[in-house]
Amino acid sequence: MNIDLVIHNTLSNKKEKFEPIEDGYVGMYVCGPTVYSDVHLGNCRTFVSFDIIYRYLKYLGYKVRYVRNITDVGHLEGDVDTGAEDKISKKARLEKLEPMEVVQQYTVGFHDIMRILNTEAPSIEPRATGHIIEQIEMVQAIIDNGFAYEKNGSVYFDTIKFAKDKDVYGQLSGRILEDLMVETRELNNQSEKNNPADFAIWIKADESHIMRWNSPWSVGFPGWHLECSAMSTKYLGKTFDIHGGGNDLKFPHHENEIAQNFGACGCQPANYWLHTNMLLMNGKKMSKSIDPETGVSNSITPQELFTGNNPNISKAFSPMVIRFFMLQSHYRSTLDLTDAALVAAEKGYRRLMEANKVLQNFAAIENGAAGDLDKEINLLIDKTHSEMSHDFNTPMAMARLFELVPKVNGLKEGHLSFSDLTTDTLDRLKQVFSDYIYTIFGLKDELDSASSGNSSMDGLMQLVIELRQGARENKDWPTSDKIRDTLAELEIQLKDGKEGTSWSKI
RNA sequence: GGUCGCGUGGCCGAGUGGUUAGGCAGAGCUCUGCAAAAGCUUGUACGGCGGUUCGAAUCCGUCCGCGACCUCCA
Repeated sequence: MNIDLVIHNTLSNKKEKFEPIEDGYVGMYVCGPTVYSDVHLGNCRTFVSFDIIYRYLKYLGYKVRYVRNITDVGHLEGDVDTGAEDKISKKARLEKLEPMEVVQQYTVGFHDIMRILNTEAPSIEPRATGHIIEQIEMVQAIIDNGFAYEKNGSVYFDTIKFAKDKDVYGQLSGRILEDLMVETRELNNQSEKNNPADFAIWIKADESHIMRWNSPWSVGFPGWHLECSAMSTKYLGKTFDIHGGGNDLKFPHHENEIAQNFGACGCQPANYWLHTNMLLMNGKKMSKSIDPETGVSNSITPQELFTGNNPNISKAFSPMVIRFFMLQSHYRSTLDLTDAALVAAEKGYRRLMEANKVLQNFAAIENGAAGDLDKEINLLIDKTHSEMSHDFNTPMAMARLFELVPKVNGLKEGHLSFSDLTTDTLDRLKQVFSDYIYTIFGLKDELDSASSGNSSMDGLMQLVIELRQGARENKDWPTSDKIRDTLAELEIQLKDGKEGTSWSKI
């Protein structure tokens, strides 16, 4: 495709033309979840956003190696200096499980949700515990290069020396080292770090710590930031194209990751850094604490969303409606999840999918004249592509599809004429809908109203519809309306159209 | 307190200084036995105050309000 892809790079805070290191190939690393509890809906937004990016890069013809890790060790709760505990270990201790049982349970749960949301699996999904050797080697390399020091079996990254040597620390997050030193000085003065801005890359394990490995420095475990540096380097090389993650990982996680890569390899790990914004709920960051006024917590899990079992929503919403909802905002903007917004998304989703069905069922046409309608449709299609290529602007691309919907319906209803279209344009229109809806946006036809997928149910409904039709032909309105109203109580809606009656579950 | 970002019509949400974002809701119409569903058409906007410009939702200043990060977080 002859379109320049423009990407907003957090590193420069500018939109830049995307140019891969190797023509035709893209290496992309995205920070995955820490599997110590059920996946949070906010995580889902990030992974759906990168799924769209992955899909679009492939659509543009790139061969993409997409690496997304699973963090199963090293992610601490609290501060290292004041007795922090590994999140996985803590969960294992509380539930009397092996740490790897915790990891397995939540990894499976995570994959289930990702599959339900129709995200494609990454090319490689490496785990931190599977790359302890690589992480130890990286620690050693950083020590050898003089950017880390050992204290009592733990190894710390020497942030001050690094900042003096290479002028990159703070570039990504916009942080100034002097400020960081001042801010954190009071918090931990009994630390064994040389400087409060230093961070642990290898941590000596105390007796209570169950996840531990041998290393040249101590029996211990790697620091959280290290796994991404080690695994991205292993699978994508010292410098690769795209590194992504949630906004809240910018600092300290990504900043420290860059420092580690420089420390070990002497170079910037990724040319383009992409950060997704937060998902809010009712205007606020999701939180599990209970609001004293309403008695309701401002949070929701994917499962609750799919079942409607949460006080913040009025009904269940299907996975594709959630995906559609996410597509309607840009990945770098916050997105506010409200019941009304989801209801709106559901209707919009249905309208788009219905129009697509109508479009794909159009029969082949005689080649018509390339008039105004033809031009208008081609212009909208061109815009769809160019806007999507402008920093993956899904809401704009989506808006163009919605502008094409009345054209499709107009052709179907007959007030627009196929004779104003060339066969090429109709084919192109079919192609762009199918490409965007299925291939790029990753939506599925889950609300297909014509059928329940259950043959006895379908047969039964066919019978009921025929009986009602008979009553209607006899102008027996009480019988006809009784059938309609009773079905409505059973949450089945009848839709009387020109070509007969169809039904769907409400 | 420090750093960064945001304030767009009833709601959600795009916007790359200059011609309609889009979705939902509302209104009108078509279809219908009546409805529903579906389709078509359509009104309402850029937090306040200054400034730059021929022209500002978009750039600058300022004030007000909100949020994120700085501690685990996607």
